Amino acid sequence: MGLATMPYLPEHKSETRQRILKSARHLFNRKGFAEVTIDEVMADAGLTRGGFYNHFDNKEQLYAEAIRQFLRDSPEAWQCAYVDPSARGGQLAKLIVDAYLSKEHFDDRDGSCPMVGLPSDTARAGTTAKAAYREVLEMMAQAFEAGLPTGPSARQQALSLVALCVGGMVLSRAIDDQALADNLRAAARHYALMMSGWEG
Amino acid sequence: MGLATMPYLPEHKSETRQRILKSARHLFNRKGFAEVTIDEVMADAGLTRGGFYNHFDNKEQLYAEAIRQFLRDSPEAWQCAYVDPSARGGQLAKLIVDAYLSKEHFDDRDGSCPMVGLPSDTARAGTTAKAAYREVLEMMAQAFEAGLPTGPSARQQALSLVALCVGGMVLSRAIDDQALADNLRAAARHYALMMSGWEG
DNA sequence: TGTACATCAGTGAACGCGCGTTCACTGATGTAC
DNA sequence: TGTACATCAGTGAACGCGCGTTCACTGATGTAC
Repeated sequence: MGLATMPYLPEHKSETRQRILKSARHLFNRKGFAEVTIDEVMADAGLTRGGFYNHFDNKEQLYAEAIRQFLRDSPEAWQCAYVDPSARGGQLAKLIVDAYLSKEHFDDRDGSCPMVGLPSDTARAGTTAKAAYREVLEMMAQAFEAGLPTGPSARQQALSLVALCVGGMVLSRAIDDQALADNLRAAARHYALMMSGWEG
Repeated sequence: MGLATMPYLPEHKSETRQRILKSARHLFNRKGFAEVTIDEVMADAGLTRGGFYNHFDNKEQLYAEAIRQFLRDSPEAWQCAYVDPSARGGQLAKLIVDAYLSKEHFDDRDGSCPMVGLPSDTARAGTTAKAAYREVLEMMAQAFEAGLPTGPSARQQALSLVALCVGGMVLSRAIDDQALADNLRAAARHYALMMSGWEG
């Protein structure tokens, strides 16, 4: 008994798990919690329905972990921000604002930041999902804070910048008017940079 | 034939319809599109399942009309803003910021602004729902714009204020940390007022 | 004023379908010898 | 090196349940006389 035999290498299962999580993150982002089926997630990961419960307890848990996975498996600018926020200071923060409010991010329904794709879903979810959401928020706030002059208001300013960026993108996505959506993002970007003294 | 007999007064049906819409707006706001059942909405309105289709074609249509109903049946500050945005200028706009980011609005899961409760739901919904969402957004933007010094940037500034207010509230709702949620709203409020020159 | 009637808002049982979850099974894989 | 074996990741049929929608029916109501 014990570890007498071990038919699969230890990393095999965890690789499959990551694959499921990536599919889940993309599908949840695009379609929301309720509209995604486990069948769909597993098929997207190249597997079948039944195996899901070898990896996760239930759909709720999958959701929370999918949000958190964004921290590991995110676009490059984010990776940088997370790994070493103080390395490039204000310049990096400006890059994040630009990237966040860009057309590319707007169009990327699958891979976008989960704060944009899942805000109201998460507001109604359990504490695990909300904790994961908070971690993503904290990551972004800390990246901004590192790019601002040190001081008592730096944290507050960073939180406002997050609200402005996320709010601008979320609203852009929820309306049917392309021009207004573009204006919203441009306006949010302009005031975000101005507010931080990074641009006149 | 024709209007030979008319068993119910004309307003009877439309009053029932309004009652259904109010229940729908509250329930969608609290629970999201997919998590609300038609049975639930009808029961909340004091009716039974089957009668729903006397009033609406399907659930999608109910959703869009429920968002739009907010424009008719909204809290007082909003009513004012909509009815006569220029009447009180900057003071009214400041009141809206305060009300929007208040604890009361945060706690009111049923009656809150649909931009807060339904952003990601609407991003995935059809054009009718998105159009309704845009109307609410426009209403708020116009109220802000009327309170700002006239000029080419007034519109842009108003859009940023909407993004900041909605973003701050949406993020507050999606996290599990009460203190951080309060900080987010306070920060958004502070910078919204500052940005507009309404406060140092 | 009172009564028969036509209408249609509202009822509630039923239908179909899809989804989350379970479970007995399969078969690919690393280990022991 | 080769082979039997134990394990467990993955399979896919099945179960239960709930929800959107339909439909034949009911009964409250305003009108005509």
